[in-house]
Amino acid sequence: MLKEVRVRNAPSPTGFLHIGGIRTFLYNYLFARKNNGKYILRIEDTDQARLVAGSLENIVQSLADLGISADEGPYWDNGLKTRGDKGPYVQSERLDLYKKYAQELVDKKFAYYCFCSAKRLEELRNDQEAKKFPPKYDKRCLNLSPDEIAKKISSNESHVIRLNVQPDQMIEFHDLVYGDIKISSNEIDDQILLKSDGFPTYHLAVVVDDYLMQISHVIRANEWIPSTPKHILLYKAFGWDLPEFVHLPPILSKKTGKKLAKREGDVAVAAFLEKGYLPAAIINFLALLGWNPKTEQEIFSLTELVNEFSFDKLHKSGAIFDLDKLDWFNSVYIRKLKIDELLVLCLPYLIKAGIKIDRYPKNFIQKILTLEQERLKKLSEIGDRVKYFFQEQDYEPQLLIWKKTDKQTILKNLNSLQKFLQSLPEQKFAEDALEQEIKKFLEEKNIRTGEALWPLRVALTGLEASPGPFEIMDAFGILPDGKEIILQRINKAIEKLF
RNA sequence: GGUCCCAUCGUCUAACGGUUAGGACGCCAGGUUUUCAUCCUGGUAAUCCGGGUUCGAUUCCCGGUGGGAUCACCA
Repeated sequence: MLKEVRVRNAPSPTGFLHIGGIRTFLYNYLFARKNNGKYILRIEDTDQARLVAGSLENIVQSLADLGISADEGPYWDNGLKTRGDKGPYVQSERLDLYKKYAQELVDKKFAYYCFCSAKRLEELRNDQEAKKFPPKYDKRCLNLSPDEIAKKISSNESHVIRLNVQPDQMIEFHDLVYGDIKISSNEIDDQILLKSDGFPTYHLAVVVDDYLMQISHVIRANEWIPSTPKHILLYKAFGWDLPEFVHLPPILSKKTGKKLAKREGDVAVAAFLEKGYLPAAIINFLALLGWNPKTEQEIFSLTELVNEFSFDKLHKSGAIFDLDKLDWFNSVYIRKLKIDELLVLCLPYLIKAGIKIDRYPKNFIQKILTLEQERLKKLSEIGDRVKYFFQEQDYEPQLLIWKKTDKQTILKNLNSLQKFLQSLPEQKFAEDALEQEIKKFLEEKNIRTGEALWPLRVALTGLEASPGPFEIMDAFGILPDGKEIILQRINKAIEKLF
């Protein structure tokens, strides 16, 4: 019988959740869902010195924003909550467990007490590095007699517990992505398992917790491959069955070609969300970084990803994070939004841009968002894009001149347009009828469309690029003073040309 | 430096050992159009190198080169 699929992500609350890290969460989540398994979140806060206040909340909330929530462990629902019966899911609340298991290892001689000072360890390391040896602990404390150990402990001498690695063992394991990997135990240091402050190191904690939480697949970044043999040694020492190991290729920075790092600018998930990247776009983009369903489909919903996901379609090599492609995904997802969804999502950005949206009818706001929808790469651009609707923009008179048309023609055309629009009843403005009317008018007067419509559009927007003049006038037509605004702006343009 | 891992267009990636090496992003050109965007057409551009195995290697093997990861009382 197949074991139940139980996978976990185990972030450290040492900072915000970053964009590259998300993919590991995503793949764990997809795999769990695909196999009707459980997705667990565990907080690895064993490094007390590096804790950052608020980062636990940031991590769990960012995940929730992306639509990823844990079946067990911390999750976000109007605040930080926890569920599941294999807790605690925070390692600092599990200290007794680690101590117990570390002691078990000492009793079985798989681990030993070490009293060496930081100073001695540093000297040892410097010495080895000078000789070009890989730095490793020299097992000195392994030779301590039980009496000496008891004495040192009773006198409260600072100590750690180290893994006792036997030399010349070949440690082999099978990785679901990378295949068979073997590393000699000679490469492995007598890793510290329990620190002098009583906290476990990652290596002890991860093995104990994965065992107790019955994790079936350890899915993590491939930077952990060199540590996996240590973990295997621990599983063997405890007599526990091994989980499956799945290591994921890294996400690389376009700039450095190296692993995407936190210090490299705005890589926080929250920052991407703030810029107006849609969760679905981020997920879609990230999913395809290192994984491919082997079809030519590019756009996937989360459900589709769940259905398609499997480890055998995973890549082994790192993938560069390309913002251009994310932008493209984002624009695709923005274009798919229904107008009311777009409105809700854009609201904060409009407000931020100082636009008093409550002073305008809802259908006006909807209209202008529709006009800009296909032009948006990020929601955060919306304020800048639509500001000309709310405030007249200044521009160079030269901008009104279309191609090689002379100034007088433009002026003449604007004048006749203005007179014509002036003569139209306001009702025409409100019912999207301007395009037909104006085109008819231009035809009658034998005015070339470019020589009239370009300056008209510039007059209305003050911009080199924008939606078309009819669409813009249709939007203004919704406002009670729409006709007035239009005529005013044309007037301003005429003045500029004088 | 030791160890481990990896290698197809600039980027993300397809290709039972047999394809004109395909798609997507980007870029370029054309079409639609009053500009931009959208949309449509087309184009640009890749199997790291050298040996094997084979009738035939992008694909399998070996070596080189290149890149990455890791070697803490950090995870």
